[in-house]
Amino acid sequence: MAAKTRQKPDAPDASDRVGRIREGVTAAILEHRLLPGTKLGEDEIGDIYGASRTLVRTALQQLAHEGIVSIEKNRGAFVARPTPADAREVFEARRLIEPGIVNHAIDAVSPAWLDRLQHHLTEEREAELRGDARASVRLSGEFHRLVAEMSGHSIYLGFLKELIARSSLIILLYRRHDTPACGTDHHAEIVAAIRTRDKARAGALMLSHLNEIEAELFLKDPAADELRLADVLGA
Amino acid sequence: MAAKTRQKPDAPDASDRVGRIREGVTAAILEHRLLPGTKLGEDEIGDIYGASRTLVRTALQQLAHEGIVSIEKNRGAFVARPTPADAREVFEARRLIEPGIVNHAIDAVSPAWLDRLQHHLTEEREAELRGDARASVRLSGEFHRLVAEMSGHSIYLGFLKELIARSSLIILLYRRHDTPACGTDHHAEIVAAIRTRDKARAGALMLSHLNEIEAELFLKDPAADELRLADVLGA
DNA sequence: ACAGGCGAAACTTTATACAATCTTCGCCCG
DNA sequence: CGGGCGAAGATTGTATAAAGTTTCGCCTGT
Repeated sequence: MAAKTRQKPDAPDASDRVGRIREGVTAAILEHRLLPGTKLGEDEIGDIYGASRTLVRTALQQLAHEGIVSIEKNRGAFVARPTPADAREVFEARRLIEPGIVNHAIDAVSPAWLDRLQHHLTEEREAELRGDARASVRLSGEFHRLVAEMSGHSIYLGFLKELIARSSLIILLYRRHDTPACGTDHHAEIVAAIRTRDKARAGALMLSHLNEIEAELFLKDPAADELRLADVLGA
Repeated sequence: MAAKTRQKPDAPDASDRVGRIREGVTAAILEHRLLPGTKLGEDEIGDIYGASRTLVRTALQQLAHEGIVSIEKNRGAFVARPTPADAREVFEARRLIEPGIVNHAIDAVSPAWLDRLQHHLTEEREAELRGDARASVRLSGEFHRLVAEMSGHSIYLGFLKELIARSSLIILLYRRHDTPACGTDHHAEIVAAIRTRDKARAGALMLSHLNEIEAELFLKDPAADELRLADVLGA
């Protein structure tokens, strides 16, 4: 397969090799293919993408700014390992921001957007039926990103992309059960509220949705982090 | 003069040359010494800070991610020129986030923090009395950052630092009057509400404060941007 | 005189080479 | 046999050089 795309009129990362690396690593992290704490060597990634260390370094720095990669001086880049305190901050921020985003998304509602949302719900449901937990987690995050895109606010979208990416790591580290099956129905309810332009209901549903996700987590104290590390190494 | 040796609350002066460049350029932009649209040549900045282009480029990329510098491919880095649409987004985000931040700051209130706030109000008042508009704008932004620091939420702090920096550019581009004198009293009132731990009042005051700042702006349509460019070139 | 194109200079972008630092593994000593 | 010291290897941080692109001036042709 020819990996290099010569010219793509509608692709934002047409000749942006840094963007391709960033998106690739981000996707790997969001799909839980790269686990927290994993070393991200510059040569290693450079070989994979056929790029020089300069470009890899740029991409890793951007990811560090987004909070999903942590760079330690003279040690290298690693997939971030959010602490329970980080997790609480992330969900608190989401509880504050996302209801507001839904409100503005409702202002921009259109048949085309409702179609996109409905299509997304279908995808989520299919992944759920397949029992594909990896796709399910990814799609669950994409739903929230979709709502943010719908609002048309680039700042909200940027903030939320960062929060979603960190949430993905948090859920991987701290979820109690392996079944994140509760989310789909919530998403459908939120879409229904968006369709009827019921701002109050949509905001309330988003809030309770986030609360339930956080309630599924077990945010132990930071001192017990090694415990989870052993868990990951065993798997 | 000796602006670079000044110690900043969150500035790691431990041989972090990239951070020094970033903080220096950020300060220059926040103090309105660098105007929107100004070209930020890599050699130029590198000479100023005695650093190689590699480090300058890293700093500029971070600033671009924060939204106060825009990088155009094969053209270079420029001080960002927020559009009126950007301005509306920034203030909308601030109206959503900052009342929430104040609430959490009140949870963390302590005599030491109240001292810091009071000291800041004094500084603001002194700058105002001096008629030092440049310091006044800078201190006005720092007040909001101080509240975010007080909340202890690193995510909120990061978001707000970005929003404040962009607000500084927006105010420079779109303010109607040259007298931003209204802000100080609002800040004092907010501090008073924080002192009495009155969350509802503090949040409401913050909201109306932001509304008044935005009301001072004249957000014309993007087509008239050239007008302002001529303005800048004249000055 | 003016429009259009050619060319050089300056800048950004990318790659590579060098220096500094950390990690690791082996060896020696207690 | 265990622990600490030290050198080799590997990896990151930084600088410099090569390559590609844009821009601006200048020149020529009409």
